Amino acid sequence: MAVDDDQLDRAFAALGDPVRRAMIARLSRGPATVNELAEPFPITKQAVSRHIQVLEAAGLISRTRDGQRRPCHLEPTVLEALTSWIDEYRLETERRFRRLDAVLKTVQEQEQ
Amino acid sequence: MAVDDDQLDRAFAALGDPVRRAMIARLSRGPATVNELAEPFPITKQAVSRHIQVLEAAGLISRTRDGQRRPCHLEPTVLEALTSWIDEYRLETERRFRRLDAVLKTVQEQEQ
DNA sequence: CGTATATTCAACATATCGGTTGATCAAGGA
DNA sequence: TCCTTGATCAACCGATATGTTGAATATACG
Repeated sequence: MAVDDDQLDRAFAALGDPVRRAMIARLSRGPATVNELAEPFPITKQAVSRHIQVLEAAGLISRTRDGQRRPCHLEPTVLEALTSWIDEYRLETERRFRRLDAVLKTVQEQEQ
Repeated sequence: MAVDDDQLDRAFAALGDPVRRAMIARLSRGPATVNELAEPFPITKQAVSRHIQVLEAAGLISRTRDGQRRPCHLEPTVLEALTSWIDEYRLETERRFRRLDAVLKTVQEQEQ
């Protein structure tokens, strides 16, 4: 809870990049370090490090310390806020469609 | 269905802008024209027109023709694909947390 | 201590984004 | 036909995003 508009901005924008979405997918199976997250991608570790900073600023992940490593952990709270935001408007739209269908059906019946 | 990776890119990125999210919120209550969508914002119609093009390219809205107007309609399909994507990883993470909690609980009990 | 490893910082190039203004196109109405 | 309205196109600008390379920092280990 307590996810403000700026955080929604950052979180949605963060997920609008395939590299970062792949990182989220990886982290859903457990924590991983920068090196581990970098492995599948043909980009430098520095670039991966910055992707991680973007995810962290968005509140999508958190980081701990383990010696010289800085493992990343996925934080489901903001993800939940995103689905809540989306569903609010998606469900309202679907309700509106159903009402419209009902109206059309009534009109058709009256025409017969 | 049939929402590919590029479309996820475009859809998430499209929602990473407060103006476009406000437009989605507005359209969940019914169709609206460019002028109607522009009304709440202190930006030019041209800028609004381009926001709409971004939403349309993302598959989040569609457009019809009504004389000289081009009303926008919210398309819930891609929104649903976004929540599906998010929930896949969010729920897996939450399951993992619950498993971890269970393990910790067992360890604590054994220590007593 | 000295070196290797994990990560980050800084500076830079390039591309995209979000806004502007001005011109253009398309449809309606006097 | 002429004028208005709704919307878009094109060119431009400043800010931000994403990548690079090279240097710096911090921890681990022999």
